[in-house]
Amino acid sequence: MKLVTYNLNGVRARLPRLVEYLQEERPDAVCLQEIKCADEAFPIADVRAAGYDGVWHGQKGFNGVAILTPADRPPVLRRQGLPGDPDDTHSRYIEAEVGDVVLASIYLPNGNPVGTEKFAYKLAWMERLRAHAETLLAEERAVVLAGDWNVIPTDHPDDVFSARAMAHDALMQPESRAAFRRILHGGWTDAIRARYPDGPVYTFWDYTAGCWQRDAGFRIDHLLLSPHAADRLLDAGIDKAHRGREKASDHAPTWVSLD
DNA sequence: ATGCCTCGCACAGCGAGA
Repeated sequence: MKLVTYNLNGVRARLPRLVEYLQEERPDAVCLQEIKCADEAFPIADVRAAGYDGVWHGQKGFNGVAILTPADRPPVLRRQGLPGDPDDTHSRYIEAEVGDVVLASIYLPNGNPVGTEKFAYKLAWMERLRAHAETLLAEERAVVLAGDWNVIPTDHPDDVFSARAMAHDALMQPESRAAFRRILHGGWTDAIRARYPDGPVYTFWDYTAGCWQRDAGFRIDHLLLSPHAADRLLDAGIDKAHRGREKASDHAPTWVSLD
């Protein structure tokens, strides 16, 4: 089964790209981030016309996550929102059963600028995610944490076009990376890096400064696999060509294939 | 050091993204 994470940067602005992705790739599930619409504004009719169904957790103007699957196998909602802070108003987490897999769509806070409450929110959110990930591992099932993690794991050019250019970004800070590693070390497999131990595997290219044209990207969209899911890993990759299309998102769809 | 580009909101530029 092909499971995808795709930060759309606006589901309505990106609807033609989403529909053609569903129709061309026929994935078994797509985790969306940054749908940027209220629940009632989610274009579910267009998604259904493409043969898919879904669950979503929207927010007017910002954030927002969803999980789409073929209409004959709809996702079964398990959770909207991350536990640990009832006052958190951001729509950044949704979790559903997709076949025999527990699948989460994650939109981790960006955290810029460093040193502000936004960065503190990022780190606090990551600690909440770590705690929840631990409870998921305790189920001893195939679990996939898929999303825009907003963390560049290393300074290596395989992860980032220029560590120097990005050095002061929240995506690169030691605290962000430590929090990411703390989750990984609980027992998760970074599927893209497992499949491609060497070589650049960027998932994001900024709209500005010709970043796409000069391949100045970085790797922030990750699929973390529980041990049961990792045992079933067949392949993983990035549908990079979709980033080059007209009116594309700044992220490329990133995926795993599980037995 | 800043803007580059794009979104949503709302209908003019601005906050936010990364």
